[in-house]
Amino acid sequence: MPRKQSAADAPLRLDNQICFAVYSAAHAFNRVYKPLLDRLGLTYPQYLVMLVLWERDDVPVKTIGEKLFLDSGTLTPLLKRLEAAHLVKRTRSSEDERQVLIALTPQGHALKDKARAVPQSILAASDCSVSELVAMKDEIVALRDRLNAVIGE
Amino acid sequence: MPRKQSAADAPLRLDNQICFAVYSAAHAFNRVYKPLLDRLGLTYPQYLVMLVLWERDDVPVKTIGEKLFLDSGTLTPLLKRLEAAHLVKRTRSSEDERQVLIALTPQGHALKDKARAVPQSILAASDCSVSELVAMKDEIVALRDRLNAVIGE
DNA sequence: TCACATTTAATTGTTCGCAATTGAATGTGC
DNA sequence: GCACATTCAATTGCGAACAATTAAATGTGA
Repeated sequence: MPRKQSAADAPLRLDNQICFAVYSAAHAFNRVYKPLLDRLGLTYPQYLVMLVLWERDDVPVKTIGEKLFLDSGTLTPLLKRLEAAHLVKRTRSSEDERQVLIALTPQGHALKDKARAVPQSILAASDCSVSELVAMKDEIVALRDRLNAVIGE
Repeated sequence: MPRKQSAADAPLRLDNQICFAVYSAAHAFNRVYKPLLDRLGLTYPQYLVMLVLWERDDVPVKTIGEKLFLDSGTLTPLLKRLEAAHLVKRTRSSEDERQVLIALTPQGHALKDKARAVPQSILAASDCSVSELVAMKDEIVALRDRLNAVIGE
């Protein structure tokens, strides 16, 4: 005979939900990143876009979206703000007029050097060895990919 | 002499960032939850608030915020939407007029039964044993708590 | 008691995140 | 060559998320 808070409720308990763990960890990361990224004049999603562009430049919006799992509804205004900050340039492709290519400006390239300090600070804040973090990251990525596989039916 | 994409850039590479793993996993979870929660008429953050309330009712906004790491700027409008959906009632405390107490309505209580199907579906989607998920969850929570400790200086 | 700090929600403004729609460009089948 | 579907970015609308501010209630010290 179950009382309130019985074992049957365990799956609904907040502390038992991996999803909430991930959700709240993402916010915690965001709060740690905030003061670091303020110095670069970037928000966290903007920083992610810059990470993509620092790896490869002159790519359509679609490509950025595939890497970050974001769509044009998110990226279009974000990229316009990066353009207003003179970090990227948006130009419609001449080969395929449907595409908008995103290229770094000299300032956008230059920001990469300043950004190198960020991962170090995050590593320090996580108070964890690199190998532990890599192992966790690989597990989380594997989980994410299984979840994304379910979405595509 | 480093070329482009040298080893010095490794920390800035998107795929090496645990933070992006967490960020993208959170979004993947959200997308899996979406169709399940649509049946309950809830968004994911609203679902989290309901989880808190199903554990304990009649609590001030502050308490909910502490459990979910959210502030009143997020919760006040969210709770107003839950009230508009007749799932909670907001009443100012008579003992301390600064506080607004959040109580479940009968419909709010009743929704708990429908919600029991959700964690099962998520478990299936994650395609992972319970023990593996619990282990990951504990690691992620530990990381989150270390990050949050840094924020409080 | 009365000035003062603290606590608590609410509000405002900016930025994400996504669903749904629009509209232009491109590709395809017949 | 032409109707048709597909692709891609942009737009609109809604719901978070948070910083900063406001305002009311409460607690505290002299």
